Amino acid sequence: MGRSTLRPVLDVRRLRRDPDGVITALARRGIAAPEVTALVDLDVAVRAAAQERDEGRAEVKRMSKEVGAARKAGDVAAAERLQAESRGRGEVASQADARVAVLEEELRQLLLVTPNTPDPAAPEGAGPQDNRVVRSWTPTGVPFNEAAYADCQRVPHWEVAAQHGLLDLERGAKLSGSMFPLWRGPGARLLRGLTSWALDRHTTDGGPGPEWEEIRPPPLVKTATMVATGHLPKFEDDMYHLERDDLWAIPTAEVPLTSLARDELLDPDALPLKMCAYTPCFRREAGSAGRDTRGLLRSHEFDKVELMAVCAAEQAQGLQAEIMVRAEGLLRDLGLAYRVLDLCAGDLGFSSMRTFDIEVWSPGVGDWLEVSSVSWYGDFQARRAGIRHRLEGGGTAVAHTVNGSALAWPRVVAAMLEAHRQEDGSVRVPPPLRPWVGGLNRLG
RNA sequence: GGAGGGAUGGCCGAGCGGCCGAAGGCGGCGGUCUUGAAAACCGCAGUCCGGAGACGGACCGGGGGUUCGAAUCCCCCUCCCUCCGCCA
Repeated sequence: MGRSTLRPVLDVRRLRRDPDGVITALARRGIAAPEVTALVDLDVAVRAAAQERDEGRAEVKRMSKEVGAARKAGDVAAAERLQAESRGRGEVASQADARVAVLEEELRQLLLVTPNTPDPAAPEGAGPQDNRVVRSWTPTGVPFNEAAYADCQRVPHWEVAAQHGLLDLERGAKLSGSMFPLWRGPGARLLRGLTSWALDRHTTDGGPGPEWEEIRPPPLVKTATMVATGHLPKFEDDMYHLERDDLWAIPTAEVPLTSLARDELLDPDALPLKMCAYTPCFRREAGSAGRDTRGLLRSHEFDKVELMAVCAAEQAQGLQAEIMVRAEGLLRDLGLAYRVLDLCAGDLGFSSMRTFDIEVWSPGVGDWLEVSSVSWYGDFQARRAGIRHRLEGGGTAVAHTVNGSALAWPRVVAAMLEAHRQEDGSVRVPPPLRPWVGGLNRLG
Protein backbone atom coordinates (compact mmCIF):
# COMPACT_ATOMS: atom_id res chain seq x y z
CA MET A 1 0.00 0.00 0.00
CA GLY A 2 1.26 3.45 -0.89
CA ARG A 3 1.43 6.26 1.57
CA SER A 4 0.53 9.92 1.56
CA THR A 5 0.69 11.69 -1.76
CA LEU A 6 2.21 14.72 -0.07
CA ARG A 7 5.88 14.23 -0.57
CA PRO A 8 8.77 15.80 1.16
CA VAL A 9 10.54 18.67 -0.20
CA LEU A 10 14.19 18.85 0.28
CA ASP A 11 15.78 15.93 -1.47
CA VAL A 12 16.46 13.43 1.30
CA ARG A 13 19.20 11.83 -0.74
CA ARG A 14 21.01 15.13 -0.96
CA LEU A 15 20.75 15.35 2.80
CA ARG A 16 22.24 11.89 3.05
CA ARG A 17 25.00 12.45 0.52
CA ASP A 18 26.05 15.91 1.63
CA PRO A 19 24.71 16.78 5.08
CA ASP A 20 27.38 19.40 5.68
CA GLY A 21 26.54 21.14 2.43
CA VAL A 22 22.88 21.34 3.43
CA ILE A 23 23.78 22.55 6.92
CA THR A 24 25.96 25.30 5.47
CA ALA A 25 23.35 26.30 2.91
CA LEU A 26 20.49 26.46 5.41
CA ALA A 27 22.65 28.31 7.92
CA ARG A 28 22.65 31.16 5.41
CA ARG A 29 18.98 31.60 6.08
CA GLY A 30 19.21 31.13 9.80
CA ILE A 31 18.46 27.43 10.21
CA ALA A 32 20.55 25.93 13.02
CA ALA A 33 22.63 22.81 12.36
CA PRO A 34 20.82 20.58 14.91
CA GLU A 35 17.60 21.00 12.94
CA VAL A 36 19.35 19.50 9.93
CA THR A 37 21.12 16.70 11.77
CA ALA A 38 17.78 15.70 13.27
CA LEU A 39 16.60 15.12 9.71
CA VAL A 40 19.66 13.02 8.91
CA ASP A 41 19.22 10.87 12.03
CA LEU A 42 15.60 10.31 11.24
CA ASP A 43 16.44 9.26 7.71
CA VAL A 44 18.93 6.68 8.97
CA ALA A 45 16.30 5.27 11.32
CA VAL A 46 13.70 5.11 8.55
CA ARG A 47 16.00 3.13 6.30
CA ALA A 48 16.99 0.66 9.03
CA ALA A 49 13.36 -0.08 9.83
CA ALA A 50 12.44 -0.27 6.14
CA GLN A 51 15.14 -2.83 5.51
CA GLU A 52 13.85 -5.03 8.30
CA ARG A 53 10.33 -4.72 6.96
CA ASP A 54 11.38 -5.55 3.40
CA GLU A 55 13.29 -8.65 4.45
CA GLY A 56 10.29 -9.90 6.40
CA ARG A 57 7.99 -9.32 3.47
CA ALA A 58 10.33 -11.12 1.11
CA GLU A 59 10.12 -14.17 3.37
CA VAL A 60 6.34 -14.05 3.48
CA LYS A 61 6.17 -13.83 -0.28
CA ARG A 62 8.50 -16.75 -0.76
CA MET A 63 6.64 -18.94 1.73
CA SER A 64 3.26 -18.05 0.32
CA LYS A 65 4.36 -19.41 -3.02
CA GLU A 66 5.39 -22.61 -1.30
CA VAL A 67 2.00 -22.83 0.38
CA GLY A 68 0.37 -22.65 -3.02
CA ALA A 69 2.68 -25.36 -4.34
CA ALA A 70 2.09 -27.62 -1.32
CA ARG A 71 -1.65 -27.23 -1.66
CA LYS A 72 -1.51 -28.12 -5.31
CA ALA A 73 0.56 -31.18 -4.45
CA GLY A 74 -2.04 -32.17 -1.88
CA ASP A 75 0.38 -31.88 1.05
CA VAL A 76 -1.99 -30.26 3.52
CA ALA A 77 0.27 -30.78 6.53
CA ALA A 78 3.21 -29.00 4.88
CA ALA A 79 0.94 -26.18 3.75
CA GLU A 80 -0.39 -25.62 7.22
CA ARG A 81 3.06 -25.69 8.74
CA LEU A 82 4.27 -23.09 6.24
CA GLN A 83 1.21 -20.94 6.82
CA ALA A 84 1.88 -20.81 10.53
CA GLU A 85 5.48 -19.87 10.00
CA SER A 86 4.64 -17.29 7.42
CA ARG A 87 2.10 -15.73 9.73
CA GLY A 88 4.84 -15.21 12.30
CA ARG A 89 7.11 -13.58 9.74
CA GLY A 90 4.28 -11.39 8.61
CA GLU A 91 3.75 -10.12 12.12
CA VAL A 92 7.40 -9.17 12.47
CA ALA A 93 7.26 -7.41 9.12
CA SER A 94 4.15 -5.46 10.01
CA GLN A 95 5.65 -4.33 13.29
CA ALA A 96 8.66 -3.02 11.39
CA ASP A 97 6.28 -1.38 8.95
CA ALA A 98 4.49 0.40 11.76
CA ARG A 99 7.82 1.82 12.92
CA VAL A 100 8.61 2.94 9.38
CA ALA A 101 5.26 4.70 9.13
CA VAL A 102 5.82 6.62 12.36
CA LEU A 103 9.38 7.61 11.50
CA GLU A 104 8.54 8.54 7.93
CA GLU A 105 5.69 10.74 9.03
CA GLU A 106 7.93 12.46 11.55
CA LEU A 107 10.55 13.05 8.86
CA ARG A 108 7.97 14.26 6.40
CA GLN A 109 6.51 16.75 8.83
CA LEU A 110 9.95 18.17 9.52
CA LEU A 111 10.85 18.37 5.85
CA LEU A 112 7.58 20.08 5.08
CA VAL A 113 8.57 23.04 7.24
CA THR A 114 12.21 23.06 6.22
CA PRO A 115 12.89 25.80 3.66
CA ASN A 116 14.78 25.47 0.41
CA THR A 117 18.55 25.95 0.29
CA PRO A 118 19.60 29.30 -1.19
CA ASP A 119 21.46 29.31 -4.48
CA PRO A 120 25.18 29.95 -3.88
CA ALA A 121 24.85 33.01 -6.11
CA ALA A 122 22.26 34.62 -3.80
CA PRO A 123 23.90 37.40 -1.78
CA GLU A 124 24.88 36.86 1.83
CA GLY A 125 22.67 38.60 4.36
CA ALA A 126 20.18 38.26 7.18
CA GLY A 127 17.26 40.43 6.12
CA PRO A 128 15.85 43.05 3.75
CA GLN A 129 18.60 45.53 4.61
CA ASP A 130 21.13 43.21 3.00
CA ASN A 131 19.42 42.82 -0.36
CA ARG A 132 21.62 43.93 -3.22
CA VAL A 133 20.43 46.39 -5.84
CA VAL A 134 21.57 44.92 -9.14
CA ARG A 135 20.24 47.55 -11.54
CA SER A 136 17.86 50.43 -11.83
CA TRP A 137 16.10 52.25 -14.61
CA THR A 138 14.53 55.64 -15.07
CA PRO A 139 12.36 56.94 -17.91
CA THR A 140 14.73 59.84 -18.48
CA GLY A 141 17.86 57.74 -18.65
CA VAL A 142 19.38 59.93 -15.96
CA PRO A 143 20.39 58.01 -12.83
CA PHE A 144 17.64 57.89 -10.24
CA ASN A 145 17.33 61.02 -8.13
CA GLU A 146 14.56 61.38 -5.63
CA ALA A 147 14.87 65.18 -5.74
CA ALA A 148 14.10 65.28 -9.45
CA TYR A 149 10.36 64.74 -8.87
CA ALA A 150 8.14 67.83 -9.02
CA ASP A 151 5.79 68.89 -6.26
CA CYS A 152 2.77 67.86 -8.30
CA GLN A 153 4.13 64.30 -8.27
CA ARG A 154 4.63 64.19 -4.54
CA VAL A 155 0.97 63.70 -3.76
CA PRO A 156 0.14 60.28 -2.34
CA HIS A 157 -1.96 58.16 -4.67
CA TRP A 158 -4.87 57.85 -2.25
CA GLU A 159 -5.32 61.60 -2.54
CA VAL A 160 -4.96 61.54 -6.32
CA ALA A 161 -7.42 58.66 -6.52
CA ALA A 162 -9.91 60.45 -4.30
CA GLN A 163 -9.53 63.64 -6.34
CA HIS A 164 -10.51 61.82 -9.55
CA GLY A 165 -12.93 59.31 -8.08
CA LEU A 166 -10.83 56.28 -9.00
CA LEU A 167 -11.01 54.49 -5.69
CA ASP A 168 -13.66 54.33 -3.01
CA LEU A 169 -11.84 52.86 -0.04
CA GLU A 170 -14.53 53.86 2.45
CA ARG A 171 -17.19 51.92 0.64
CA GLY A 172 -14.79 49.04 0.05
CA ALA A 173 -14.40 48.90 3.82
CA LYS A 174 -18.16 49.08 4.25
CA LEU A 175 -18.59 46.02 2.06
CA SER A 176 -15.68 43.88 3.17
CA GLY A 177 -13.63 45.66 5.80
CA SER A 178 -10.46 47.66 5.48
CA MET A 179 -7.84 46.75 2.90
CA PHE A 180 -10.44 45.67 0.36
CA PRO A 181 -10.16 48.39 -2.27
CA LEU A 182 -13.16 49.26 -4.37
CA TRP A 183 -12.31 50.67 -7.79
CA ARG A 184 -14.69 52.81 -9.73
CA GLY A 185 -15.13 54.53 -13.05
CA PRO A 186 -11.85 55.23 -14.82
CA GLY A 187 -9.99 53.57 -11.95
CA ALA A 188 -11.77 50.29 -12.57
CA ARG A 189 -11.25 50.74 -16.29
CA LEU A 190 -7.54 51.35 -15.80
CA LEU A 191 -7.18 48.20 -13.74
CA ARG A 192 -8.99 46.11 -16.33
CA GLY A 193 -6.92 47.66 -19.12
CA LEU A 194 -3.65 46.85 -17.40
CA THR A 195 -4.63 43.21 -17.09
CA SER A 196 -5.62 42.88 -20.74
CA TRP A 197 -2.52 44.71 -21.83
CA ALA A 198 -0.17 42.45 -19.88
CA LEU A 199 -1.97 39.27 -20.91
CA ASP A 200 -1.78 40.25 -24.55
CA ARG A 201 1.85 41.17 -24.25
CA HIS A 202 2.89 37.89 -22.74
CA THR A 203 0.67 35.60 -24.76
CA THR A 204 0.80 37.05 -28.26
CA ASP A 205 3.52 39.60 -29.01
CA GLY A 206 7.03 38.13 -29.20
CA GLY A 207 9.04 39.47 -26.36
CA PRO A 208 11.93 37.19 -25.60
CA GLY A 209 11.20 33.53 -26.27
CA PRO A 210 7.98 31.93 -27.53
CA GLU A 211 4.73 33.11 -26.09
CA TRP A 212 3.15 32.02 -22.84
CA GLU A 213 -0.15 30.19 -22.71
CA GLU A 214 -2.98 32.16 -21.19
CA ILE A 215 -4.64 30.33 -18.30
CA ARG A 216 -7.61 31.32 -16.18
CA PRO A 217 -7.35 29.03 -13.16
CA PRO A 218 -9.84 28.68 -10.31
CA PRO A 219 -9.08 31.13 -7.50
CA LEU A 220 -10.21 28.64 -4.85
CA VAL A 221 -8.13 25.51 -4.42
CA LYS A 222 -7.84 22.37 -2.33
CA THR A 223 -5.37 21.87 0.48
CA ALA A 224 -3.10 19.63 -1.60
CA THR A 225 -2.75 22.45 -4.13
CA MET A 226 -1.63 24.87 -1.44
CA VAL A 227 0.85 22.37 -0.03
CA ALA A 228 2.46 21.80 -3.41
CA THR A 229 3.85 25.32 -3.63
CA GLY A 230 4.89 25.49 0.01
CA HIS A 231 2.11 27.83 1.18
CA LEU A 232 0.83 25.18 3.55
CA PRO A 233 1.30 24.01 6.19
CA LYS A 234 3.65 26.76 7.27
CA PHE A 235 1.73 29.87 6.25
CA GLU A 236 -1.80 28.91 7.10
CA ASP A 237 -2.40 32.15 9.00
CA ASP A 238 -1.77 34.20 5.87
CA MET A 239 -4.47 32.43 3.87
CA TYR A 240 -8.21 32.77 3.59
CA HIS A 241 -9.89 29.44 4.20
CA LEU A 242 -13.47 28.48 3.42
CA GLU A 243 -14.20 26.14 6.27
CA ARG A 244 -17.40 24.63 4.99
CA ASP A 245 -15.93 23.42 1.71
CA ASP A 246 -12.32 23.19 2.81
CA LEU A 247 -11.10 25.46 0.04
CA TRP A 248 -8.38 28.07 0.14
CA ALA A 249 -8.36 31.43 -1.62
CA ILE A 250 -5.16 31.64 -3.65
CA PRO A 251 -2.56 34.22 -2.56
CA THR A 252 -1.05 34.16 -6.07
CA ALA A 253 -1.63 32.42 -9.41
CA GLU A 254 1.58 30.54 -8.73
CA VAL A 255 -0.47 28.19 -6.56
CA PRO A 256 -2.91 26.84 -9.18
CA LEU A 257 -0.42 27.11 -12.04
CA THR A 258 2.15 24.96 -10.28
CA SER A 259 -0.44 22.31 -9.55
CA LEU A 260 -1.48 22.17 -13.19
CA ALA A 261 1.34 19.71 -13.71
CA ARG A 262 1.02 18.10 -10.30
CA ASP A 263 1.63 14.35 -10.20
CA GLU A 264 2.48 14.32 -13.89
CA LEU A 265 5.37 12.85 -15.79
CA LEU A 266 6.06 15.19 -18.70
CA ASP A 267 7.68 14.48 -22.03
CA PRO A 268 10.87 16.47 -22.57
CA ASP A 269 9.48 18.15 -25.68
CA ALA A 270 6.58 19.51 -23.62
CA LEU A 271 9.07 21.59 -21.68
CA PRO A 272 9.24 24.32 -20.79
CA LEU A 273 5.59 24.69 -19.86
CA LYS A 274 5.06 28.45 -20.00
CA MET A 275 1.90 29.80 -18.46
CA CYS A 276 0.48 33.24 -17.95
CA ALA A 277 -2.51 33.95 -15.77
CA TYR A 278 -4.48 36.83 -14.39
CA THR A 279 -6.08 36.13 -11.02
CA PRO A 280 -7.24 37.98 -7.99
CA CYS A 281 -4.90 37.31 -5.05
CA PHE A 282 -6.06 37.01 -1.47
CA ARG A 283 -3.91 37.68 1.56
CA ARG A 284 -4.96 37.92 5.16
CA GLU A 285 -1.92 40.02 5.99
CA ALA A 286 -2.12 38.83 9.58
CA GLY A 287 0.18 40.86 11.74
CA SER A 288 0.71 43.65 9.28
CA ALA A 289 -2.24 45.75 10.39
CA GLY A 290 -1.51 49.45 10.16
CA ARG A 291 1.87 49.00 8.54
CA ASP A 292 2.23 50.38 5.03
CA THR A 293 -1.43 49.81 4.45
CA ARG A 294 -2.59 53.20 3.28
CA GLY A 295 -4.21 53.44 -0.09
CA LEU A 296 -3.03 50.66 -2.36
CA LEU A 297 0.17 49.78 -0.54
CA ARG A 298 -1.16 46.59 0.94
CA SER A 299 -4.57 45.00 0.60
CA HIS A 300 -6.39 41.77 1.25
CA GLU A 301 -7.31 41.30 -2.37
CA PHE A 302 -5.57 42.51 -5.49
CA ASP A 303 -5.15 41.75 -9.17
CA LYS A 304 -1.99 40.30 -10.58
CA VAL A 305 -0.77 38.83 -13.86
CA GLU A 306 1.66 36.04 -13.26
CA LEU A 307 4.17 34.13 -15.39
CA MET A 308 4.98 30.60 -14.34
CA ALA A 309 7.16 27.94 -15.94
CA VAL A 310 7.74 24.25 -15.36
CA CYS A 311 11.02 23.25 -16.94
CA ALA A 312 14.15 21.13 -16.93
CA ALA A 313 16.93 22.18 -14.57
CA GLU A 314 19.08 23.66 -17.30
CA GLN A 315 16.23 25.85 -18.57
CA ALA A 316 15.37 27.43 -15.25
CA GLN A 317 17.69 30.37 -15.01
CA GLY A 318 17.09 31.39 -18.62
CA LEU A 319 13.37 31.47 -17.90
CA GLN A 320 13.90 33.49 -14.76
CA ALA A 321 15.81 36.01 -16.86
CA GLU A 322 13.02 36.04 -19.45
CA ILE A 323 10.40 36.78 -16.82
CA MET A 324 12.56 39.64 -15.57
CA VAL A 325 12.82 41.11 -19.06
CA ARG A 326 9.06 40.87 -19.49
CA ALA A 327 8.21 42.41 -16.12
CA GLU A 328 10.73 45.20 -16.58
CA GLY A 329 9.49 45.80 -20.12
CA LEU A 330 6.03 46.59 -18.80
CA LEU A 331 7.38 49.09 -16.29
CA ARG A 332 9.47 50.77 -18.98
CA ASP A 333 6.42 51.13 -21.18
CA LEU A 334 4.57 52.62 -18.25
CA GLY A 335 7.43 55.07 -17.76
CA LEU A 336 8.03 54.19 -14.13
CA ALA A 337 11.42 54.29 -12.44
CA TYR A 338 12.31 50.98 -10.90
CA ARG A 339 15.15 49.04 -9.36
CA VAL A 340 15.93 45.33 -9.19
CA LEU A 341 16.94 43.66 -5.94
CA ASP A 342 18.81 40.40 -5.64
CA LEU A 343 17.35 39.04 -2.40
CA CYS A 344 19.91 37.93 0.16
CA ALA A 345 19.82 34.40 1.58
CA GLY A 346 18.19 35.56 4.81
CA ASP A 347 15.33 37.34 3.05
CA LEU A 348 14.50 34.64 0.52
CA GLY A 349 11.00 33.18 0.56
CA PHE A 350 10.49 29.72 2.03
CA SER A 351 10.56 27.81 -1.27
CA SER A 352 12.99 29.93 -3.24
CA MET A 353 16.62 29.45 -4.15
CA ARG A 354 17.05 32.82 -5.80
CA THR A 355 14.66 35.74 -6.05
CA PHE A 356 14.79 39.10 -7.77
CA ASP A 357 12.32 41.73 -6.62
CA ILE A 358 11.34 44.66 -8.78
CA GLU A 359 10.38 47.85 -7.00
CA VAL A 360 8.91 51.01 -8.50
CA TRP A 361 9.50 54.45 -7.11
CA SER A 362 6.46 56.05 -5.61
CA PRO A 363 7.13 59.80 -5.38
CA GLY A 364 3.98 60.53 -3.38
CA VAL A 365 4.75 57.89 -0.76
CA GLY A 366 8.48 58.55 -1.02
CA ASP A 367 9.44 54.91 -1.10
CA TRP A 368 10.14 51.94 -3.35
CA LEU A 369 7.17 49.61 -3.78
CA GLU A 370 7.56 45.93 -4.58
CA VAL A 371 5.55 45.10 -7.69
CA SER A 372 7.14 41.85 -8.77
CA SER A 373 9.01 38.96 -7.26
CA VAL A 374 10.67 36.55 -9.66
CA SER A 375 11.79 33.30 -8.12
CA TRP A 376 13.58 30.15 -9.08
CA TYR A 377 12.59 27.26 -6.85
CA GLY A 378 14.94 24.60 -8.13
CA ASP A 379 13.13 21.27 -7.73
CA PHE A 380 11.76 22.17 -4.29
CA GLN A 381 8.16 22.83 -5.33
CA ALA A 382 8.18 20.23 -8.09
CA ARG A 383 9.29 17.59 -5.61
CA ARG A 384 6.37 18.45 -3.35
CA ALA A 385 4.04 18.60 -6.28
CA GLY A 386 5.28 15.41 -7.95
CA ILE A 387 6.17 17.11 -11.23
CA ARG A 388 8.73 15.10 -13.17
CA HIS A 389 9.89 14.87 -16.73
CA ARG A 390 11.54 12.24 -18.87
CA LEU A 391 15.16 12.63 -19.82
CA GLU A 392 16.38 12.35 -23.40
CA GLY A 393 18.73 9.49 -22.63
CA GLY A 394 16.10 7.63 -20.57
CA GLY A 395 15.17 7.97 -16.92
CA THR A 396 13.27 10.74 -15.20
CA ALA A 397 14.07 13.90 -13.25
CA VAL A 398 12.18 16.17 -10.92
CA ALA A 399 11.28 19.36 -12.78
CA HIS A 400 12.23 22.89 -11.84
CA THR A 401 9.76 25.71 -11.35
CA VAL A 402 10.17 29.43 -11.92
CA ASN A 403 7.66 32.22 -11.60
CA GLY A 404 7.22 35.92 -11.32
CA SER A 405 4.63 38.63 -11.25
CA ALA A 406 4.23 40.65 -14.39
CA LEU A 407 2.82 42.56 -12.63
CA ALA A 408 0.89 43.19 -9.40
CA TRP A 409 -1.32 46.14 -10.26
CA PRO A 410 -2.26 48.13 -7.16
CA ARG A 411 1.22 49.37 -6.43
CA VAL A 412 1.90 49.93 -10.12
CA VAL A 413 -1.23 52.08 -10.23
CA ALA A 414 -0.12 53.88 -7.09
CA ALA A 415 3.19 54.79 -8.72
CA MET A 416 1.46 55.78 -11.96
CA LEU A 417 -1.01 58.08 -10.25
CA GLU A 418 1.86 59.88 -8.58
CA ALA A 419 4.65 59.82 -11.15
CA HIS A 420 2.38 60.78 -14.04
CA ARG A 421 0.50 63.51 -12.21
CA GLN A 422 0.64 66.83 -14.05
CA GLU A 423 0.72 70.43 -12.81
CA ASP A 424 -3.04 70.71 -13.32
CA GLY A 425 -3.64 67.64 -11.16
CA SER A 426 -4.62 65.32 -14.01
CA VAL A 427 -2.80 62.05 -14.54
CA ARG A 428 -1.27 61.22 -17.90
CA VAL A 429 -1.94 57.70 -19.20
CA PRO A 430 1.24 56.20 -20.68
CA PRO A 431 0.83 55.91 -24.48
CA PRO A 432 1.40 52.12 -24.76
CA LEU A 433 -1.52 51.52 -22.41
CA ARG A 434 -4.00 53.81 -24.14
CA PRO A 435 -5.40 51.26 -26.64
CA TRP A 436 -6.38 49.08 -23.68
CA VAL A 437 -8.30 51.81 -21.88
CA GLY A 438 -10.40 52.92 -24.80
CA GLY A 439 -7.96 55.55 -25.98
CA LEU A 440 -8.12 57.43 -22.68
CA ASN A 441 -5.02 59.60 -22.43
CA ARG A 442 -5.57 61.28 -19.10
CA LEU A 443 -7.41 60.81 -15.85
CA GLY A 444 -9.08 63.87 -14.40
C1' G B 1 -29.64 17.94 -2.55
C1' G B 2 -31.53 12.56 -4.38
C1' A B 3 -30.33 7.86 -7.32
C1' G B 4 -26.88 4.95 -9.90
C1' G B 5 -21.87 3.91 -12.32
C1' G B 6 -16.68 4.38 -12.27
C1' A B 7 -11.10 5.24 -10.77
C1' U B 8 -5.73 -0.09 -13.55
C1' G B 9 1.06 1.69 -16.59
C1' G B 10 2.99 8.07 -20.63
C1' C B 11 -2.39 7.54 -22.71
C1' C B 12 -6.70 4.13 -23.67
C1' G B 13 -8.35 -0.41 -21.86
C1' A B 14 -8.76 -6.00 -20.11
C1' G B 15 -8.29 -8.70 -15.70
C1' C B 16 -12.11 -9.75 -10.46
C1' G B 17 -7.87 -14.70 -4.58
C1' G B 18 -1.73 -17.67 -6.09
C1' C B 19 1.05 -18.83 -12.75
C1' C B 20 -0.56 -10.55 -12.54
C1' G B 21 3.86 -5.61 -12.51
C1' A B 22 -0.52 -6.77 -14.84
C1' A B 23 -3.45 -8.95 -21.77
C1' G B 24 -4.39 -5.86 -26.00
C1' G B 25 -4.15 -1.15 -28.40
C1' C B 26 -2.05 3.82 -28.93
C1' G B 27 2.15 6.62 -28.22
C1' G B 28 7.83 6.05 -27.43
C1' C B 29 12.64 3.78 -28.65
C1' G B 30 15.79 0.34 -31.86
C1' G B 31 15.85 -2.51 -36.35
C1' U B 32 14.14 -4.57 -41.41
C1' C B 33 12.28 -2.54 -45.94
C1' U B 34 12.67 2.48 -48.79
C1' U B 35 16.45 7.38 -52.64
C1' G B 36 13.86 9.62 -48.28
C1' A B 37 9.35 9.44 -45.60
C1' A B 38 4.83 6.88 -44.62
C1' A B 39 2.87 2.00 -44.24
C1' A B 40 4.01 -2.96 -42.95
C1' C B 41 6.88 -6.40 -40.15
C1' C B 42 10.45 -7.78 -36.01
C1' G B 43 12.38 -6.42 -31.33
C1' C B 44 12.94 -3.22 -26.66
C1' A B 45 10.67 -0.59 -22.92
C1' G B 46 6.53 1.00 -16.30
C1' U B 47 7.36 4.16 -11.89
C1' C B 48 9.29 4.71 -6.97
C1' C B 49 12.42 3.28 -2.60
C1' G B 50 16.83 0.75 -0.47
C1' G B 51 21.61 -1.24 -2.20
C1' A B 52 28.44 -0.09 -5.02
C1' G B 53 26.28 -4.35 -7.13
C1' A B 54 23.90 -9.01 -6.89
C1' C B 55 19.39 -8.25 -5.55
C1' G B 56 15.24 -6.95 -2.29
C1' G B 57 10.77 -4.14 -1.44
C1' A B 58 6.59 -0.95 -2.83
C1' C B 59 2.97 0.74 -6.40
C1' C B 60 -3.72 -1.20 -10.12
C1' G B 61 -7.57 6.60 -6.76
C1' G B 62 -6.26 7.20 -0.95
C1' G B 63 -6.57 4.86 3.95
C1' G B 64 -7.71 0.56 6.87
C1' G B 65 -9.17 -4.78 7.25
C1' U B 66 -9.63 -10.29 5.94
C1' U B 67 -5.93 -14.11 4.19
C1' C B 68 -0.18 -18.18 4.25
C1' G B 69 -1.07 -15.05 -0.21
C1' A B 70 -5.19 -9.21 -2.61
C1' A B 71 -5.56 -5.17 -8.65
C1' U B 72 -9.15 -9.04 -7.39
C1' C B 73 -13.05 -9.95 -1.04
C1' C B 74 -14.83 -6.35 3.16
C1' C B 75 -15.07 -1.21 5.48
C1' C B 76 -14.13 4.13 5.29
C1' C B 77 -12.67 8.44 2.41
C1' U B 78 -11.70 11.37 -1.99
C1' C B 79 -12.44 12.40 -6.93
C1' C B 80 -14.89 11.69 -11.72
C1' C B 81 -19.21 10.41 -14.86
C1' U B 82 -24.68 9.71 -15.87
C1' C B 83 -29.84 10.76 -14.57
C1' C B 84 -33.31 13.80 -11.51
C1' G B 85 -33.97 18.51 -8.80
C1' C B 86 -32.19 23.62 -8.38
C1' C B 87 -29.63 27.55 -10.75
C1' A B 88 -25.87 32.23 -13.02
